[in-house]
Amino acid sequence: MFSKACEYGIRSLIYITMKSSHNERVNLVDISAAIDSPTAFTAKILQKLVKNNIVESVKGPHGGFHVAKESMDTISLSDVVKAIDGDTIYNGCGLGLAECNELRPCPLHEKFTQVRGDLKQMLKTTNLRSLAEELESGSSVLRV
Amino acid sequence: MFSKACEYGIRSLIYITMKSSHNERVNLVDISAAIDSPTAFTAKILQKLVKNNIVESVKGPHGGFHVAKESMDTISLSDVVKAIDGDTIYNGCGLGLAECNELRPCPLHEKFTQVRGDLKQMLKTTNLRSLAEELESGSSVLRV
DNA sequence: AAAATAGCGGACAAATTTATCCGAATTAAT
DNA sequence: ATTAATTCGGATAAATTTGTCCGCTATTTT
Repeated sequence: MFSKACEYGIRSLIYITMKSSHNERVNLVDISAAIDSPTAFTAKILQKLVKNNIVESVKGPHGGFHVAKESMDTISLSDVVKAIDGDTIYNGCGLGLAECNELRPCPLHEKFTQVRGDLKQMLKTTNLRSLAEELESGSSVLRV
Repeated sequence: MFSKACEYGIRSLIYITMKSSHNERVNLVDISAAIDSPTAFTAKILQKLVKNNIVESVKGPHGGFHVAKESMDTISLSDVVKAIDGDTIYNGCGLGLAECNELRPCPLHEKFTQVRGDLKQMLKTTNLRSLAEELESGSSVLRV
């Protein structure tokens, strides 16, 4: 469904958000350990999220990443996915046609559009805070 | 969402099914032209579908591919996707965890499971015939 | 000022997916 | 029988995604 990069990105963000809700910054090594991801690759993804103003970074000793308090509510999974995977998941045709719309649809268009609408809706209405709270409460995990 | 291989596979099948409903066999070159896909790559995918008893092939002059009449109703998109992409799309965790279930879920588990359930349901209840009829009637296309 | 700690950015490497090529096997028509 | 048309299967190549390495820059601590 999502790319590896996107999976790592979302998991990183949930972890960072949880820490940020306690006003703690976390560094790259802690993050990749917490979510069990390749460190250097995770760094690349975080850089992208920083550029997209989804997470903030601080260099130097005791530096690291954190999510602004307000961002926890305003940033949705939709924003994160778009920043990392682009919006192919939003606009693309289910059967891979370069152009596919109501006027000239692929045979799956209607059904696919509907299911994807549900996905969009879910991503749009799920914010970082709710995910971080799930994690905080111990009712879910970010690694095995 | 689906791999390229899966997209080509589904498009091929819809085209073959439409032709088969008129008792016509179609060969590889016709198929890849009709759906605008790389010929040799499409051949590989069709071979996989043959091995999975989704489509039948006949060698030699006037050979080609066709779908059995009954298969048009009994074979669903779900079967096709499973044959080509495997069942990662069915069992995998949305955030990429190796294990993710009710007992030990990722923070997105519940919402993701629900959306994917809708996708599964859609794939399972969409058969080849209905897609081929869409195409036949001219209300949809398989290439731009 | 120097040293240590952190993120940044570019080059590179490995793995996977996508795509091509070509000979072999099979079948139908001549 | 020979030839032509077709799928099959293995090897290979190109493209993309995933992942690593290393020096640079910024910042804090000493």
